Amino acid sequence: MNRYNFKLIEEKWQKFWEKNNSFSAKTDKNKKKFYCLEMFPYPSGKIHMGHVRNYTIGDVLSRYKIQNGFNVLHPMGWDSFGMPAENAARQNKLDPKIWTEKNIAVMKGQLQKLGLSIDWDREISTCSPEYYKHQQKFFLDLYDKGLVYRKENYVNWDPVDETVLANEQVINGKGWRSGAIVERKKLSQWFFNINKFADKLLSDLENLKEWPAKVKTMQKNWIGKSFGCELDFEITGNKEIKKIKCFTTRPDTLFGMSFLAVSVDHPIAEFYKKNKEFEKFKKDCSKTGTTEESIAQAEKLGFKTNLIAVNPLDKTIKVPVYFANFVLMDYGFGAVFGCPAHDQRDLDFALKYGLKVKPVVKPTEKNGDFKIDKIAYTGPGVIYNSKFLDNLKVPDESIIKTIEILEKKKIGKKKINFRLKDWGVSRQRYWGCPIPIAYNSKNEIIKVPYTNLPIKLPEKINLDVNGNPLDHQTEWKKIEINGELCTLETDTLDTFVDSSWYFLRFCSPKNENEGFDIEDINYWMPVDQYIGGVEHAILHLLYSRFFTKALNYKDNEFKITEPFSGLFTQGMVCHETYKLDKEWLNPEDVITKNGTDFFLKNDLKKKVTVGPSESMSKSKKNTIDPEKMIENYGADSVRFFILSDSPPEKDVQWSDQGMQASFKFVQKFWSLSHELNEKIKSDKFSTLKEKETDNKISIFTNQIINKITTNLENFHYNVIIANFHEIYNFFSKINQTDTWNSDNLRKNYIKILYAMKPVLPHLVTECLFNFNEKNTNIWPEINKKYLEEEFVNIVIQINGKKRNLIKCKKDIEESKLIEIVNENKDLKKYFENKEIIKHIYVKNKIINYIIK
RNA sequence: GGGCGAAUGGCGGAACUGGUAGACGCGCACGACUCAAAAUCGUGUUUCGCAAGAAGUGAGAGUUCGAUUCUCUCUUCGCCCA
Repeated sequence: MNRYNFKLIEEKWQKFWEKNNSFSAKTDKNKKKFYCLEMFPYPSGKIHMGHVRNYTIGDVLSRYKIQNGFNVLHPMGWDSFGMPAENAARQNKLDPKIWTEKNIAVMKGQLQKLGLSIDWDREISTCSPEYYKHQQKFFLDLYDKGLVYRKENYVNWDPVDETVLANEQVINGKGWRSGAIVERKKLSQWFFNINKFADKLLSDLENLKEWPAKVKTMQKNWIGKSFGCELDFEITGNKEIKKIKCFTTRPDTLFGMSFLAVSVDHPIAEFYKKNKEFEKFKKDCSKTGTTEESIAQAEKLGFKTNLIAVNPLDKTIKVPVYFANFVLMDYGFGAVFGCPAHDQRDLDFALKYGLKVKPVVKPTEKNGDFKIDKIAYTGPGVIYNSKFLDNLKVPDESIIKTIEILEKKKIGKKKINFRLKDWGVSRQRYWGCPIPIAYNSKNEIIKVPYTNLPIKLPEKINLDVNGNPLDHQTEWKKIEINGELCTLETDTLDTFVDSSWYFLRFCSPKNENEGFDIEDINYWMPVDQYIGGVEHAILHLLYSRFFTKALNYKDNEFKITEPFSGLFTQGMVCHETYKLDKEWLNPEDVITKNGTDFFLKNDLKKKVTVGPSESMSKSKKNTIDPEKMIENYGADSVRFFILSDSPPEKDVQWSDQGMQASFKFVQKFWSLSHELNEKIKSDKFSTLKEKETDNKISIFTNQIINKITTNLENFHYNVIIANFHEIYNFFSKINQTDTWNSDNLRKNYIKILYAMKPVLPHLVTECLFNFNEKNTNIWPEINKKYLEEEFVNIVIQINGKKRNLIKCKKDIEESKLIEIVNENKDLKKYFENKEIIKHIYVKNKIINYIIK
């Protein structure tokens, strides 16, 4: 048996591809382009199996497109700014830059060992000044377009670390690192006006035909367009407060109103700032985080004012005004009216403070009494108890009609509200892109001139300080602009900004003057296929869509409005978890004999508890190191396995047995190819005519290539692996006989090898090389003649049950088929003493007899 | 609580627009080779049944000559939002 030395051969072809610049992409308007992009990694230290899966999926697609004659752009880069570098640096007294660069070097080497078809000449890293100088320019451009602004906003504040926390860094109301109770604090922050495009971001989703519906729904919900109205409530109790403006999506429930709730940050709070009880209440409110979830879960609390609000539809209805912890200044106008009967939150509040609960919507089927107990009624029905609104159908006509009435009476106005908030991009961190803004002595905003860009991060600074390390860089902060001494902004940009345009940079990665060359963009963009984890379904993808639209805004040259025309979201890589005495164990330290009982490798007496399969994570120690797997089994085997067990969009379970099976496949496929090759070579004078066997080979070949092609087009990569097994099984049978024609076998087998190349590039390229095939970038043509079968199996059903299978010529006439059925001995017994009522014949598929 | 999706052998999963359910792999069983084991190869493997046969795609209904596929109700699980 000729053994396949994957180490030698994989290295050989990887070097070959590198030397020949096999994957370098050039703008060429005469060629059809294909831009294949996988989400670039954060350089955390080593690649993980999730990367392997992501990049293998993309690589298979890229190689398939290359073989189909496309001019393929398949680049790779590093999302290299961010917290982990800063934390690691602080812990180990390192420079984040050095830490990051070291990780990039390691991970690049690992990716290269996977044999990816990447154009490494286009490699970019977001933490390099060559990259972020363009980002600073974009920031200023967006500022000029009016899409960037500065305002005071509430943030999650960690009082111990003196730093701002992102929502996901707040765990159970406490800072993830310090454990201190997080407070809400007002800070001046930079914002991107993403709301300006809210409607466009929503409506353009419809044009994204090749996006998963799931992701589009998630974005739609996130943008949260709601249709409602704003209305003014007259206020009595304080001469200086005449009106409070509210936003509501349920104006039809106005007659059920029993209180008015305003945010503690509402302008009317001014009148209460000397009230100690109110100040205490406000402080309590600030202890709730800023996330919608934490607000929803918190107990509904209110502070009663002396104010009275008048219902604009019925001036006899007068209700108290409360400050409430569940009303946010960000939403609507920071004021809502409470209708307890039809809103759970309002009901909880009303029950707590003994407020009236008056139902105004009843389910259609209910007559007479309808009571609200502890659960608000939010379903459909009709309006009642509401004078002139009575009998309107909820929700179809009630909301629209009420708004019409309110508009006529000049009490309210129709209004569209979005849940989407403007994107706060300020981060009080060191390891990020500096914001190119300075402040003069009057604290006015001064743009840093282009000639001063990039504003580079200071290097080798002390990170072990409270708050933002950049604040402590007194020298660095000084900048002279137009002869005036200014102070630099010390906030850096959210790393989501870095990844909101990197796909543009890949089109012109070496352009020093501009972020990209418009010619390149017009050729390469949009990304034809973007591939990555579903965890980025909302933020990253929405921000990238926003950024693209922002560049397009007020710009005649930049014509792209959507960055990714195709999106594929792959599932996670999971593994069983192992525990011994509450300690997580590495899969490597665990051993099993029967697959059900697991023991500690070093001490076989100790039984290990097996937990459910979960996404691989360091904390649960259920990770498998890709590098070791490549070392042991080779890149092709690892690629083969990572695609084999589950559809790419679903989670996949890592299994050692599966990995070994993939390795075996590669080995045995190699020997089979080798043997066939030897036989073909020795039989070069064969003059045998094409016989049935040869015809069988041609039929199989064309059919399987047809299947592989469709499966590739539809991302059914796991089925392709099954197709590969079929190929092996078929040809290993062929290999057992010698009755075929060598030329025909060779012709077909080579076609199949080409079709297998995207998945197993090293193995197949070597096989093709041995078959003396030098042009390895073609996709086999399918001979349609062989797709159409001469014979078909027709299912014979009786009363819908399968009773027999008859093989006959394709397109057989109905009468002839009936004749065959009538003569069939096995079927006779079913027809004896029965009357045939009718039969249904579906050509080449089925005939169903209905008998009595 | 709301939205979306899923449910197929012991396991992962196939099945084109309603037309042979279980492709392919793992595991398991038996056999060959071997002193033996591993590796390898061969055969079998939805369930019940000796068999003929019957049942069978989460549960229940419906449409249909025919439903894993379409409709409704329910259960469980997953994801997102709250």
